[in-house]
Amino acid sequence: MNSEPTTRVNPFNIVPKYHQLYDILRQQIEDGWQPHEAIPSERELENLYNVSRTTVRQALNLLVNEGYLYREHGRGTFVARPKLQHSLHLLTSFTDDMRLRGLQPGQRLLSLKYVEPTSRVRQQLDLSAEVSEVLKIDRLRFGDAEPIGLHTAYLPLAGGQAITEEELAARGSLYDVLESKFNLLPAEADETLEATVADEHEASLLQVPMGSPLLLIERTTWAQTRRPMEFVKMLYRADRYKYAVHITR
Amino acid sequence: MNSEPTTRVNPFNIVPKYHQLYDILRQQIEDGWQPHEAIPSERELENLYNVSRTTVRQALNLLVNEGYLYREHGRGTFVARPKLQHSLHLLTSFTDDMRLRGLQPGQRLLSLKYVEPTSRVRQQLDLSAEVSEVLKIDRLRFGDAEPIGLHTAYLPLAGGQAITEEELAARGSLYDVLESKFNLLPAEADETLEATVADEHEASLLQVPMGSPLLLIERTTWAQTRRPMEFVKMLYRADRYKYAVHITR
DNA sequence: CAGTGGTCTAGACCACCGG
DNA sequence: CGGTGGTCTAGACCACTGT
Repeated sequence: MNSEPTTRVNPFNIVPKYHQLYDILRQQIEDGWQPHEAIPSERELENLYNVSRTTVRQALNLLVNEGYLYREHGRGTFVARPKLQHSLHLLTSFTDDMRLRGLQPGQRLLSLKYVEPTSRVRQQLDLSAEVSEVLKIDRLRFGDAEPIGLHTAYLPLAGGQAITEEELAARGSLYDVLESKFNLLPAEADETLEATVADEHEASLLQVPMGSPLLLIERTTWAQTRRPMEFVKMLYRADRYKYAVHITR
Repeated sequence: MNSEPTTRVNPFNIVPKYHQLYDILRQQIEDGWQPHEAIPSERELENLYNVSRTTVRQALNLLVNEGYLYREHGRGTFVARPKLQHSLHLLTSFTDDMRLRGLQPGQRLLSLKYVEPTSRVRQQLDLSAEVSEVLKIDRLRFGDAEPIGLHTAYLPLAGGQAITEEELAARGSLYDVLESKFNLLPAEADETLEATVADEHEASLLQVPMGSPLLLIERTTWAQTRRPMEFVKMLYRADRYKYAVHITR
């Protein structure tokens, strides 16, 4: 045991030591170590990589929080079960979502205009009373050229801010536009999901029979500044879209 | 500023200091502090509560991870937006779920028996080849005496282990039985959600018209030991059940 | 520049687990 | 009992922010 590690923590690297150690350990978990196998103890890792125990624990905490490892008091730290496929829906754009599923994303812009926000939209975006309009974007989304979802997004854009059809078409992803133009990065979101059935309009756009099951997702997204940046309703064909989520205690 | 705090960290309490501080700060966030307001700096908190900076940061890390606070390097630590209602589906049992929604949970046991696992169930529960049967439990779930969901659970119980109808009826919650009898506590889970419509059998049990929209959730749950403890299919009436999830970067 | 959070050290004692 | 993770201290230096 305790043989010299092949990869070392470099104290002069700009990357923090705990993050280097995190990378090293994650590599070993994904490569060689078996599920339920005990990894070296925290004091062994101190010596192996010439870092303090605090630094070791900082790296381990990351790996535990991400589900790579689990601890048992008095026994040791162990490799968790292998991670399941891609864990979908980690605050991704539809574009990224489709790519993760191995489908070619596409979209058709149905409408892009400023509207007076409903009280529901007003509440979700936490708008002050003087805000009189928000940008509303309706899009039909495709995966491998087949219709999959219908998105209606409401964006709280201040007076001078605007997004044109051209920008959206060029980038494909609304999130890309928001990031590059307004430096808005999604930090967290609340989503609700429910089942519904297609009405005539939805059915014709999504190319399914009326009454077909649809998954309705409503999402409110907050930027890194913790201000609401988007409220969006998404309707998905049940036969082509499944939502996956991982839950941890 | 820096007036004496009304609540103190008690060094003799069995509860760790960082957790006491966590409780104190969370209380202030939920009570008085405003969103986007800066909280005292880490060094101020050290002095205010007579703990080390490490301990302060341990408490703050918890609050940041749970979305109560956010940090900005060089500026300070700030109160995040108020938490939305109860954040549902944090690995709760149906029983707890209903209580959180303010409904009285109920159930009718439809069937409880050992069956040969299908290949799907075998795969989800990571069963070895020699395992020849799993416990299958069908239940109709109620909220305030109205049918809401239809659950089919598959449990990988070893030879001697068993659950009787009486135990389930007495406890109400399957998770309660699993915890008290086998010390199985859910640690993480994968869920997939999709929309579907009620067939004749489902419609009659859930008391909705055939073809009504239903939310289908499939969940695989792992115990703290990271072994699968449950695979369950849940069908919910769309008009009575909505799924909520919070996502963080 | 002073003040903030981010990283890191070298210790210490405790609670829990297994032999 | 020795080894494990859990908690805690009193420092230190760095990187970033605002004035």
